[in-house]
Amino acid sequence: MRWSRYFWHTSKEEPSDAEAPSHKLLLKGGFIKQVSAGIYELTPPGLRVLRKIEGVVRKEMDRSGAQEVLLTVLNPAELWKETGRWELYGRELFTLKDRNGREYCLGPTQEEEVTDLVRSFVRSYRQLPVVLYQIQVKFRDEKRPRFGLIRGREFIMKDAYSFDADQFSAMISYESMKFAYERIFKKLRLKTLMVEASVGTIGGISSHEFVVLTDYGEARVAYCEGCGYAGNAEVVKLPKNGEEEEEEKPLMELETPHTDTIEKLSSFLRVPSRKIIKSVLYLVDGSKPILFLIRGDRNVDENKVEAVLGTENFRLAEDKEVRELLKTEKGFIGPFNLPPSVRVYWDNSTYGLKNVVIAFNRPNYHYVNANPRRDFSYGEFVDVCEVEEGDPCPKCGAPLRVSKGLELGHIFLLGTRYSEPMKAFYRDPQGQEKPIVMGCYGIGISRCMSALVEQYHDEKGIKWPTPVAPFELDLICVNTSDPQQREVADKLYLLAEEMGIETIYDDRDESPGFKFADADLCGFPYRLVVGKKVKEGKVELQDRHRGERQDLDIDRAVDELKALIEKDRQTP
RNA sequence: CGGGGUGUGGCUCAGGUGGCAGAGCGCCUGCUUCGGGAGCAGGAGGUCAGGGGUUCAAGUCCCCUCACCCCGACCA
Repeated sequence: MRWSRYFWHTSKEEPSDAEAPSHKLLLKGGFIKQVSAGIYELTPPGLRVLRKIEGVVRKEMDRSGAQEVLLTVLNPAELWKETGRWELYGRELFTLKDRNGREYCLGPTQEEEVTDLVRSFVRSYRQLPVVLYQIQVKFRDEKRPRFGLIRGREFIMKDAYSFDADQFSAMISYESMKFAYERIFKKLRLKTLMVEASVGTIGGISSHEFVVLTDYGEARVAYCEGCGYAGNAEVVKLPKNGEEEEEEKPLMELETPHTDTIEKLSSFLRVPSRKIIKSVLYLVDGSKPILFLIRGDRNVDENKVEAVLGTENFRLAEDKEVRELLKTEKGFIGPFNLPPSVRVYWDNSTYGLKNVVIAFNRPNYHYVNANPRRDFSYGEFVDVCEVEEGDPCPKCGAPLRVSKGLELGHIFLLGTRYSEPMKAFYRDPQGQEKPIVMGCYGIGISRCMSALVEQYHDEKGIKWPTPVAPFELDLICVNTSDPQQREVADKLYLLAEEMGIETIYDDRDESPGFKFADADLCGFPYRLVVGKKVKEGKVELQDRHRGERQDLDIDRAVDELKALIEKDRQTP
């Protein structure tokens, strides 16, 4: 491809609307163009990268036995009503009506559609298992789109769905998909972590996420450097500690004005926050009060709360509601003399504490040196504590590391969540009608593009790994008005193309610095510079990843380059 | 959803207290230049996000709307 005729336009200015490196560099490098919040167009080079990522994914999916389909973007509401998700999915669902008033959504994920497809053909266990996948545009009206392609409202996803006759068979499908994912990310050269993930309210059996560790992700990931355990923070179980060995001091009732936060209370009483029991009031379905007691230095993880309550329809009580329900003020809530309607849960972190500070629903007062059994009794224990760095690994007990992660892939053993309500049944060998056991498996293709830039860039620009680079080689003619350079560059270009090297030939009539800067920005793994040294029969090869340069004989340059690229395509 | 910020040429931005619409980059023309975002000269390019108001006069002051970016997801 000759750059002088290629629709690729980079910018010298830093894009003002971008924050994340990947967002900045993809915009500046002319790979994407924003249309609206969370909606981006891909330019020719941007699409080339995306297609390469798709190619890797497609190849591994096919190899795993999955079969590609193309479902529709526009989906009738009826299917979504069968599973109840028309309501459950909420405002994130893009919906519209046709001219006759029939309702549709733009697919955010397509369990309903694919289940409908399968149920219309599958009758017998003999037709199972089957795994279908597609690479398709998806729509989610995100509350807050951000960071370019990382969280978009329109994005490209690979979604796969497995259909098996029974649980055991479904687990085999699940495991084989897990291996396929590991191969995919390895081939994309993305350093991902496979973490245990939440099965959520859907009631699945198993779930794993593939995340890259980066500040520009929305997930919190805990991992153990000792034994290799890794989990999404919301699924990492935190156990009870042993009882503190401490002499029980006499209980006191102290006036504690203006201490409506743990921090204020801690400094007022000169007591560490871990010796305070915090009470957090939630309302389920907008009315049912649930009180969580947790150690003062820890926070409630609402994802864990969701698991405990079995619903996501809950929220913190407002100040006014605290007053009405508990006749006290925020900051002075405690487990004493509560109305019977209040359900109380003790987080594991509160177990075994001695001589704690705890409120008793009287504004501006706290108990000091309260002790379990003597002054209060525990109730039901749960784990709703947000995991923090240093918490014990659930497998080996070593201190955990916690990091922000970006979820690139998610695999999910669904069970019969969709097949049952949608009546996707088959006949087993005994002639019994049974629901198909399903799994679903996503990869954010466009998100991978951002993740690659996050992992491969420097101050100057992107450093695409060879398997996903828009072009493997950038052939630069330094001075296009020098006939000799021009002639050599033209020749090398044709030769490189001939040899099957994906080449962009920078034949633009621009200054050398301009072309070098673009080369760095756009991230080609290899660069061949045709400049002054042609007089000595040499051209210069530059490696973007290693930063190395070497002079090659003009006649042998493409051959040597070909060998390098060939090797680079293969590994690992 | 809540909070904050921004909106002026294609891009990045400047335009105290109201008084002729600006710069750099990019673009076009010409000449020069050619190994790290070149130089000189000339030129084109604007509904100052949109609407309403105050005023002799609004990019600037007031109100409303919209768009985009960022932060937080309410921790008692």
